[in-house]
Amino acid sequence: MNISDVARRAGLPAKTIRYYEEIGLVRPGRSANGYRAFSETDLHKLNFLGRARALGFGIEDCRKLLALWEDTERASADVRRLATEHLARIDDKIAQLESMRETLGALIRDCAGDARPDCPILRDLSGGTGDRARATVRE
Amino acid sequence: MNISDVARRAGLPAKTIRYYEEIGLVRPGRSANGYRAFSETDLHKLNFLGRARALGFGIEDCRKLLALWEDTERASADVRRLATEHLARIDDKIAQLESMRETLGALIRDCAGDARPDCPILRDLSGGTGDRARATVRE
DNA sequence: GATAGGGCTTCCAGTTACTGGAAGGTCAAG
DNA sequence: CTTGACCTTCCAGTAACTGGAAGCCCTATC
Repeated sequence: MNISDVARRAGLPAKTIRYYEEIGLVRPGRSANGYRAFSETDLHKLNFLGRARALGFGIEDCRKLLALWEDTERASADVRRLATEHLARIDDKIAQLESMRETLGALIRDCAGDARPDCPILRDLSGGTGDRARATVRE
Repeated sequence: MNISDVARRAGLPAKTIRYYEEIGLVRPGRSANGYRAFSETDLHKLNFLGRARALGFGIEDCRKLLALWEDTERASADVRRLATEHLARIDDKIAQLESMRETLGALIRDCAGDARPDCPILRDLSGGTGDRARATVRE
């Protein structure tokens, strides 16, 4: 299979697949003309990567998951731990975003949104009145 | 004020403040010795930026908000629109993360997490059974 | 006056996970 | 033979910093 075939079948851009090769996540063979030659196993790996990435796993997590996936002796506890840690990160992000949403929603509700220059959003951001903003945290 | 003073009072790392100068968000003066000399207005701007960033506004949004903040003639509707768009982005991200959380949570619940090699998480990622993963979207 | 410490400066590189584009080789069809 | 689609590599850019090196400046102490 050439790269555009796997790209279509894995639902990933060709550029991304080349990148995955560059960082060692897949190692397709090469045809005589220099084109990458992908096996069914490569395709399967790319599908795996696509799914894991869609779940928000980072590249290094994907590398570990892929190694676990290829290791038939591994314990499911290893995978579970990776997944659980990742779930905790997701929960953190959700909590942060919800805090942002709450603050920003309150500011928007208080803002007339008309042609007058007085704006509670800017007033709050500039630190004049309350300290609603700043409740949130950086990632 | 030297940079470490504003850094402390604005709650931002000095590195970040230099970066904000580099991209034109603040323009502190310079002392004879070449040190940055920050005014109270600069400090106020940096506080503003810190709050807006904590709400998840991107740098370019911050630039616009800062311009609106300095423009006493602006309409509050302009600010409200920026904030509302940003709120929509936040809602999107939350929805995506919640979808991920749901899928990943279900996978973790099904996984024994013991020493046996059989693992439903990897089975799902490898595309064997259902198509639970892939429901989610990239940012 | 010399020195030590901390603070300040600039510049360069690295982070995440790609994405866009240029320059050029390859292949199948007409 | 030419056209067009496909493939290759390499370089640069994205967001928003962060870390580190090399070197100047200022103050205090001996």
